[in-house]
Amino acid sequence: MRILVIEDEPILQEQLAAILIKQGYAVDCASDGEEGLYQGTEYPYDLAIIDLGLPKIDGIEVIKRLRKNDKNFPILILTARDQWQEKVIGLDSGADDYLTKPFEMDELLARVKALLRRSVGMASATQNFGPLSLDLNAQSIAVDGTEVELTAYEYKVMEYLLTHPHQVISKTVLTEHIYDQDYDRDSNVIEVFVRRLRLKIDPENSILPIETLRGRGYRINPAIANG
Amino acid sequence: MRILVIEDEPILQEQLAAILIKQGYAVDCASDGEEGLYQGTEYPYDLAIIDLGLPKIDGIEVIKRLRKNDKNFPILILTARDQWQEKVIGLDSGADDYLTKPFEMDELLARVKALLRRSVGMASATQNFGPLSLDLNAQSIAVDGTEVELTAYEYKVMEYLLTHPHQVISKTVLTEHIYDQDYDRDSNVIEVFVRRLRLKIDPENSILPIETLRGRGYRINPAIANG
DNA sequence: TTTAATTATCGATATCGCATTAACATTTGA
DNA sequence: TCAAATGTTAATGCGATATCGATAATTAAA
Repeated sequence: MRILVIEDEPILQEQLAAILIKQGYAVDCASDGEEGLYQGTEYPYDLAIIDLGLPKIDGIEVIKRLRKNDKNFPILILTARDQWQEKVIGLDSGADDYLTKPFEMDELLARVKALLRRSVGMASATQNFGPLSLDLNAQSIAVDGTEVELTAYEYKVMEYLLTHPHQVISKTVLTEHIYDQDYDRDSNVIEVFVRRLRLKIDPENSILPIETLRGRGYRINPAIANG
Repeated sequence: MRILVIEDEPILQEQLAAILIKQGYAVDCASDGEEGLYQGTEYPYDLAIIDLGLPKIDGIEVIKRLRKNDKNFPILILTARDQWQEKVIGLDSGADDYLTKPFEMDELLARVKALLRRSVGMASATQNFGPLSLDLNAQSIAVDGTEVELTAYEYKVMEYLLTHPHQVISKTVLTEHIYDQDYDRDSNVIEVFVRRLRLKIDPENSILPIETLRGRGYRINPAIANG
């Protein structure tokens, strides 16, 4: 984790850097808004700590410009105790949290941890299987980056297969996981869905995403199951 | 967006609820830790405001147990002025921000907005989605720079969809985040709002901002979801 | 090779979910 | 207090799609 500290008071800057490095973070420092903005734009940070009272370019302005440049890492701002409007302006400008000076270093660390934890938790999870990709949030499957339009049940079948690669899934198991209660056996619904999936995902029969293991069930083609 | 307020002082609870509802949030209230923990575990909130001094189960404990149950919504804690250690303990326990009583309601709202904005991964209060733009502060949606006049609930629906792009949102989930707990389900309100949104936002059917995924829910058109 | 079992395929149909509309109820603001 | 705006309910129709039944193709076993 790499953190940018923009703070003009040398002593505080030093303290911040020391305590963050001690915690295991990589830390870069800037002493004015101009320098900070440059570094923040140029390097990939996971978080920035920005004092609002800065020479050359004001902290608020630094935040605005960073956000305008699509820098989306969390920003923690430091403000003087007496001006609480600044905090609100800061938060509205794109900061994520603030601390009022003077503050305890313990508190700073707690805030930093909370912000990092939250930003990590936001990652979108798509898994790749050769030319296929599965996005559990979007509930979508794409082939070579293009989404395939699947119906609800088609998607359910494919999702279950893809989330259990390297496994042979019997039609019974598939049925049990796709329907709520006991569903009429003696039906060929699964075969029908598998067929439609094959047609939609791989009309040219070039990928062969779903293998049939006669008498045992279906499984994702091992050739693509590892990503 | 649905907010849980856990506050034992009736007057303050009332004030909080009133101001939040006026802002357009769906609000549930609890008057002690036990009740709050139950509700927080049972219903899908987007944020919780928790007073640390609570009967039955202490606020800190409520936070810890919510987090242990994988409840990841942001938590704003309220503490008495004199005990600032509590804030640090609270933040370490999984809270995301704090306010010291007494506080300005303006400041509370600013914090709530910032936390919600951050929790949905928005760096600033405004964001573009193709020709659409969402402004969380103004609570407005514009098409090609021109604001669309939406009613409160129409906006709520659209806001929730836009703040969760790349995700399929079922009608159940949508309902749960737009209404508080005493709302009669089993209705077609969502369909009606979606229809009105489509008419207002895209009368020419040229943008198709809201996709229907039959049997699954609605989703922002992936073509505009990335800005 | 023959046979039995399993799966693939395809078309038909019934069902379900959603869109749509308008009427009705409620809230809001003048 | 009334009118207008907004939220909610109910009814209808349509289209997508889940399901079924029948038959063809494939595979494994005898």
